[in-house]
Amino acid sequence: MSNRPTLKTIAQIAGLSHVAVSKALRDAPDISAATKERVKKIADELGYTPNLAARNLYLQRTGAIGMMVPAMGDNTAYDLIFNRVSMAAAEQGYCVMLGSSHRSVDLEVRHCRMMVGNQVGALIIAPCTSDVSHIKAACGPTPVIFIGGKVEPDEDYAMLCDYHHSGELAVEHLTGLGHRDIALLTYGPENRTVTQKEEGFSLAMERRGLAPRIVRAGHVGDAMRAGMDAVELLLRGGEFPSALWCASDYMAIGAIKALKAHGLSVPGCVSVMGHDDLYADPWPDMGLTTLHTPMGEIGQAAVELAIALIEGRRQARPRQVFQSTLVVRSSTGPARRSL
Amino acid sequence: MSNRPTLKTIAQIAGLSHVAVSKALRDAPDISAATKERVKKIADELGYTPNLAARNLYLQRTGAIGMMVPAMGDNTAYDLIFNRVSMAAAEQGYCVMLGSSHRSVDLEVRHCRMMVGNQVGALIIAPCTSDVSHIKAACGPTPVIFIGGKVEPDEDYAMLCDYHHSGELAVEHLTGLGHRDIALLTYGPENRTVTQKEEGFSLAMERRGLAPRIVRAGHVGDAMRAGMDAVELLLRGGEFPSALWCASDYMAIGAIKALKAHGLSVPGCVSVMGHDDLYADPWPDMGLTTLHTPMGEIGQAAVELAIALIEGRRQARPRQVFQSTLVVRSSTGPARRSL
DNA sequence: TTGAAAGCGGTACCAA
DNA sequence: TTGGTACCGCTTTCAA
Repeated sequence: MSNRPTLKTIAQIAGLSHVAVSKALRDAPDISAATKERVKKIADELGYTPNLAARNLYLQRTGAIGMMVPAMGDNTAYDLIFNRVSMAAAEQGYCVMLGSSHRSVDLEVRHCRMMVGNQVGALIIAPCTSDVSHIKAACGPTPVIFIGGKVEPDEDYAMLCDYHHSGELAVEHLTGLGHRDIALLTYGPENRTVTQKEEGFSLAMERRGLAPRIVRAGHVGDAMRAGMDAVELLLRGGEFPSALWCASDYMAIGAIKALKAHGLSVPGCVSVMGHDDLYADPWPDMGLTTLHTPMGEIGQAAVELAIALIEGRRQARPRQVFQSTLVVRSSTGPARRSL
Repeated sequence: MSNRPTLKTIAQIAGLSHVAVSKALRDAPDISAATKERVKKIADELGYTPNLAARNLYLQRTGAIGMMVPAMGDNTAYDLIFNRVSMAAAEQGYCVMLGSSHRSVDLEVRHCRMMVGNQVGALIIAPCTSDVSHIKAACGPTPVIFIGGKVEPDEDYAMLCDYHHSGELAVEHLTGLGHRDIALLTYGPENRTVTQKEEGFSLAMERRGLAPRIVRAGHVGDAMRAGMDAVELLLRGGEFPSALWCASDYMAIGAIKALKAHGLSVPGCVSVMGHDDLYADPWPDMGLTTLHTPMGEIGQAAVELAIALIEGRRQARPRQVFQSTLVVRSSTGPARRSL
């Protein structure tokens, strides 16, 4: 914040008022071409950049959108969402203030306050808890667009995934391969992503006259171990399903690992599906059949809503639900007649 | 940016001037305790938050640091760096404006301009090219702290890694296991991360009276394929080394994949090391011995320098070099007498 | 103890 | 075609 040139600096050099300079730089119709050129030349030489904070203060506008996530990377998809958010915001001339809450409610509140104080016009938040009252309290009138798996569908503004539909897709794919004994593997704690998957799965199975099996094991914080534990539970419990659908890719990796440790090949003996499609990139050989969640679209839609709210356009859709799509790779295959 | 309460709003309700309210809220010594309490109560009820943009405008300060990366996630470590940047900045009351340049010079410039216009006090940038003149031009007097592998070590402000040292560590570890025929696998394009690794490796080998072998194949953009290609090249070229050090973990994964495809076990037949330590988390089973790069420390140091520059403390270290540390897992083992 | 005035860097409105 | 004045929300200085 050093001695950056301002309108006044230019005005002194040009022998004009700062008002005339402001107009000249913005090509106002009531300034002579000669003056404009002279002013612009001086501005260029000085490397003048307008102070957007001052401009926005007067115009009662903002040039920034806030975003908060529990963490970047770390087996989340927020990095993918952010990339698109940054792109979409930049296209419309908005900066993005990003904060990582480190899964702490306290930090979440502090970041909200800071961003709101710094005049972000809207906040895109993936909360770290289902209870978001502290966020709303901290943000006051600044609109909050919720994203992520912990969000309840009755928020004013939210971009969500339809995990019921995921259940239908998973069952459709696996039964299409001839599987009839299919288990869904999930973990705690209970939240919308888990219960919707369970409900969607159960419904899809029952619609086909099949008995849904659901195994809940472990914790989302160590989804890979949860996958391993779930397989162990199934192995102890009688007949093993011919196909597994796991609540996340990371859990599916754990499940595959446990299966292989027991000499069960994938997909030869057991087919395995995941959810999210986060691991194709870092580990292309995994060949995990999964349900791709459209992270980019979610980010794009969130930004569009944010800017619509900021600029007062009311036709924006305040809530949108996104559906996953099937990505068939090599971890699922035809069901054998018998195991 | 709607009808948020301001000092004036409170002043009207309290029947005071906005100046008195300002003072009361900041616990100025010249306001009576009774008035302070009354004012604070009203502010609380209204959910008043100070407009930091206005405050900073007057105080000629800033509350934001900028950061720009080529992309979040996508096999980079910028997500890890960002998490620490966010934490360290928040601790000191600063927000972080983050932009993803999508590896485009044009977007890089646009983001710089936007952030500078929005009054970030300093920028932490991982540039997408070695030539950073466009960045400096766009940022003007705003200080830029460079991070990442493309940065030349003569920048005013930079947080870098010492890849020479990485070479020494890799050779030390592998020769300690009895390996004498060691190859370094790298890729294009040439930049500091690659050449320093090559130099450090060569020097460390020669110091031990060993002949360094370096294979360059493929491109950093598909490091996994580069690793596979490099192994193929080596297989065609006579005696296979007993150990490989790869320029990145991702390349090491490719190398291991190719080795296994040829029936060469790791570390039984060939030991393999990587660099960066990015994949322990998403894929713990990989068991890759690697060199851990202290991403968190880099982020922390960058923020500390940024804030020191913003607040005018000059004792901050403008350039720091960080060293990787060895992480032994299961992809390296004792050299056999003969292959 | 309180408040009026000035200023941060911009823009809008109106008079010259 | 210009420039003066007022204002955005806040803080500092100084006078009442």
